Amino acid sequence: MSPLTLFKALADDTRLKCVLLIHRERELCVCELTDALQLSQPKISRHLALLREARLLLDRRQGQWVYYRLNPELPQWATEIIDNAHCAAKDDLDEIQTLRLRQGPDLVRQSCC
Amino acid sequence: MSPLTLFKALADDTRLKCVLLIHRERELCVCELTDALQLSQPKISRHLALLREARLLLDRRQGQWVYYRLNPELPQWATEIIDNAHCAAKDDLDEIQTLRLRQGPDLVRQSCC
DNA sequence: CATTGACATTCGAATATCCGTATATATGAT
DNA sequence: ATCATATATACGGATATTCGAATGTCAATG
Repeated sequence: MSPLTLFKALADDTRLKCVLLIHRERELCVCELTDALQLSQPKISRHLALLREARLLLDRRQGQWVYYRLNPELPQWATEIIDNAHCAAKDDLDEIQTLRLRQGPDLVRQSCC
Repeated sequence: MSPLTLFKALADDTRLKCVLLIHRERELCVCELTDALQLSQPKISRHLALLREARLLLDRRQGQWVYYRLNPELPQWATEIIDNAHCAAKDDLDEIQTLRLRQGPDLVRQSCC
């Protein structure tokens, strides 16, 4: 994982929002992301596949659902870059969350920004 | 300046190296970058124009040379992202610098990583 | 085992990005 | 003025990225 690889992975609106929402909620399945972002399922799925192949996300199947989470083995500099982006995009994420996810406070959301 | 804008600006090998070298040396002109990276002048110039239009870099003409530096008014999260990338890419940058720039230690290079 | 729902993948088209080449501009020196 | 050097831009072509639509896969249920 090089900085260039990370920046390319995050240089798309859909992928960036997926990563930041997953970071905030710790784990989300594909249908939660399609609901939250109001995008088609194949579009979300394609971008998640790209993030998985870049080793930014890990997936876990549970029944019919596939949950995605940040790869906990990311180098520290990568995690910090995601944290920084998360703080900078806080307002956008709050809005998405208020509209579509409707969940309570979360560890990540509390601890930074 | 949004995270997405920053990530798009840094999602290219040439642009990323330009930004990180400029960050490290505080200021570089176009011909120093073409020498250091061994790339054509129009290629470097085009990418620098893009970074300037994204307000990531500022330029300053001195005689026939145009010097580029990081925009000091970048938000803190953006500066921190660049710092993190700089640390992660330290070895690459050292190699470029040893081969082509041959300058002494610099404040930025000393202070982080 | 047929069906349903969640997710993944494929395909072709549209679009965006990147690059080499050629050319334009600006500065300084003669 | 002319020329040389440094830099910027314009133009086309090549390549990469993104997308919608259609289809395939997998797990649960009846």
